[in-house]
Amino acid sequence: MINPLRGMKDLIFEDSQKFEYIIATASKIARNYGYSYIETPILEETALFKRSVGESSDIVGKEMYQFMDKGENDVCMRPEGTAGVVRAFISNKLDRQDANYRFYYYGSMFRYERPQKGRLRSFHQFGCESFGEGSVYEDFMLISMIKDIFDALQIDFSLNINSLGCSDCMPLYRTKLVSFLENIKDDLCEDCNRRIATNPIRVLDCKNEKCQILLQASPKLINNLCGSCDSDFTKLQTLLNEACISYEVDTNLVRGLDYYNKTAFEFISNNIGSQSAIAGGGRYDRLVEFLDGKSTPAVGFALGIERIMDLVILPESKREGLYLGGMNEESINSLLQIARKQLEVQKVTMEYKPKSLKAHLKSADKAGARTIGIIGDDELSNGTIWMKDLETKEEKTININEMLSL
RNA sequence: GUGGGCGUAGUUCAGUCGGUAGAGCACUUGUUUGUGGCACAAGGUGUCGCGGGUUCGAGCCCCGUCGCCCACCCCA
Repeated sequence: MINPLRGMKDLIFEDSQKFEYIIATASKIARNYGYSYIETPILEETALFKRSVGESSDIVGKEMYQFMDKGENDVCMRPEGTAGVVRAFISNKLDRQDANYRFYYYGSMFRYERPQKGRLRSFHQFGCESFGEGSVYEDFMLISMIKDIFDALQIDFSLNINSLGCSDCMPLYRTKLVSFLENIKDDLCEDCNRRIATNPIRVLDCKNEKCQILLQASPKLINNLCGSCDSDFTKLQTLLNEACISYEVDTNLVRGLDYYNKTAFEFISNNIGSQSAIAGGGRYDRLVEFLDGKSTPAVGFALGIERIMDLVILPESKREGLYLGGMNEESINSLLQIARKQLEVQKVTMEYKPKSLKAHLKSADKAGARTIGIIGDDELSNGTIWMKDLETKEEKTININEMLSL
């Protein structure tokens, strides 16, 4: 027997229903916010992710499904969605237009990780990317959208925000931080020491308790922001307060991908185990330029669908559609005609095997049908069909020709 | 990559001191003439994950292996 690969799952029955429900809900809200659907290839040049996600990240460093294709191209299954959308934005030369573009997407992402609860090798994200709008109002609207999505899905969350600064203030802060870290490096863990050289900002969210105690005295990014970053961050908090969206400032919140600047945020749930981030995102004003496009400000986020599936409760499904069955072989032809006609307006479940009325009622009930239509011996000779509403229990007998000519 | 836990029916699991397997749920079909959900009855040959070992005898003990889960890490 061939099983799915490690960390890969089939979405079926209740899971696939949840998936569709989440995508439908999120898509509708995204469209209301002015986003249009974009679909980009799952396979991209490896260089795309190395340059966008960043070589220092674990994602690029050790988690990519990377291989040479038959044309000797170095390719990679996308580990996240933003890079592909940004690439598409540039490939379609939208960076040359002085306009705003907003896209939403969803689909499979691939990371070669050790699977656990809320972490799969093949998983799904829903995301939005907004290009050309540098105002912090857009950051706020994005957060507002995510809140709307979780509210619509009736999911509890807490929100953490931070500012990562920009190309003016971040390098200065980084220098300050590195010199602080150099002084205490002997007491920091191995990982932290490695990161001082590769990505010092990441030292801040080290999970090691000893490190965290030492880091309490570290210079804080939000105290070292330049004028514009500082006022934007203050503005964002004001907007959130006014909208009654509760949040916490987490000065150690560092997005794992290298391309973020300024606003960074993370939506957390406490009810799904240790992989608690259900949405995350922020501003990435320099990424378009990194990927050879014309400098364009951008903000975006992604939701982890599987993690949300662990939280969402499906709305109760109601009886719907029509069940058709015959009590004799001769009635099947008429039933097929009725089925094809009715399929234009509703779901139809057709049973080909003649069965007793009782057996048909049972099957219709199990199929979740709202109405049942049966042709027995009497109906066959009269050219009629017996119909019953399984909820109201109303019954009637209808002429088949009339039904077909409607 | 590092830990820990667990692999028995479609599924959730039970299986005592080692004596070659059981329950609930689900599924199918019935319960006599054309009225569903309930109830009752019937329907199981499952490589007990796989391979070795100990033993007269292994689902149970030992070793190996594979897989799954959870946690670290990382991230959505």
